[in-house]
Amino acid sequence: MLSKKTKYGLKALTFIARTQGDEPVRVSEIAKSESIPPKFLEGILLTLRKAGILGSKKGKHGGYYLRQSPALTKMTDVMRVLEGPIAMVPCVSLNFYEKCDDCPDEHKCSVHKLMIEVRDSTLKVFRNTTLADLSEE
Amino acid sequence: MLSKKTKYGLKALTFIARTQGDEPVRVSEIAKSESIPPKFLEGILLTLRKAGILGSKKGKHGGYYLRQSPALTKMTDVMRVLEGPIAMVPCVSLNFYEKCDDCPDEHKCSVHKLMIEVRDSTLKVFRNTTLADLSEE
DNA sequence: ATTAATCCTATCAGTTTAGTAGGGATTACA
DNA sequence: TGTAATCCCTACTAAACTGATAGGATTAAT
Repeated sequence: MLSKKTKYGLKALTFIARTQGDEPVRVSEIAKSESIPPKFLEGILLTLRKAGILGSKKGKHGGYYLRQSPALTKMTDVMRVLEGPIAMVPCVSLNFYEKCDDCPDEHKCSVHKLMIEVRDSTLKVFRNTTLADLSEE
Repeated sequence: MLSKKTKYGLKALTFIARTQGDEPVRVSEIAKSESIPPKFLEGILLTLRKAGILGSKKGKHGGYYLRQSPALTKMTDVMRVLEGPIAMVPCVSLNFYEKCDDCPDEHKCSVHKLMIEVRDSTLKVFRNTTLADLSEE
């Protein structure tokens, strides 16, 4: 299941991409328009900023803005920040690899084989999708 | 993340497919060979039996066996029983559809569009994979 | 100064997950 | 007919995760 965090994060990014002008976009504005609990959203945008996907401006007239153009913001990056590993098991994760403790030999594991295929097919989607694609109306 | 339940379930099915002979396979045998907590596994095999994927024989010399040949046991079925919906959000689920409460119009939702693609690509993998594929050594 | 915004930490209730416990029912076989 | 082996079923629990809230610190424009 996709977490609310990720769902809200994607919606927020889409909103920012769509309404982006000279001024940064306020959390409260996004929250209201997308029906997201404001304080929860605050934390999500913070993570996106720390990950370098969003930039922010503090104080009055502050808010969030994209660091790169939507066409350059890949879903692989966004998803890894919000949802964590793309792979369904750590032993097939490219960026978060971990050995299973219950598997003597990874390459003989039936689950491993299947999950590599799932990972690759999901990865293909995320690699070929950018925030610009999401933001088309 | 793939749950332990699903992981153990897939391993158990693979084991049964590989060692299948005249006699049904005992839970304890699978548990030992695959390093799965026996009592936990018991429950998993029970769900697989209730879903019609496994059959069982009680009492001495009892155990579990496949209801269909491994080549006919599709991953779509197994995954839906063990892990639940294949889609990452209920609003794109084929078998477990549910409307989002925060989405006025599904077809304008950026997350929806992306998740349909992910669902389709994952589904393609699961539809093209059977237990026979997992069981090849 | 005042106001409006992000930033940061802590907290919390509810749910899910992984696993355990204990016995009931059924069957093979001596 | 008794006993051991096996599946069947329900209930329980600890730990982790999720979604969300609270409260204030910091920063910047006017």
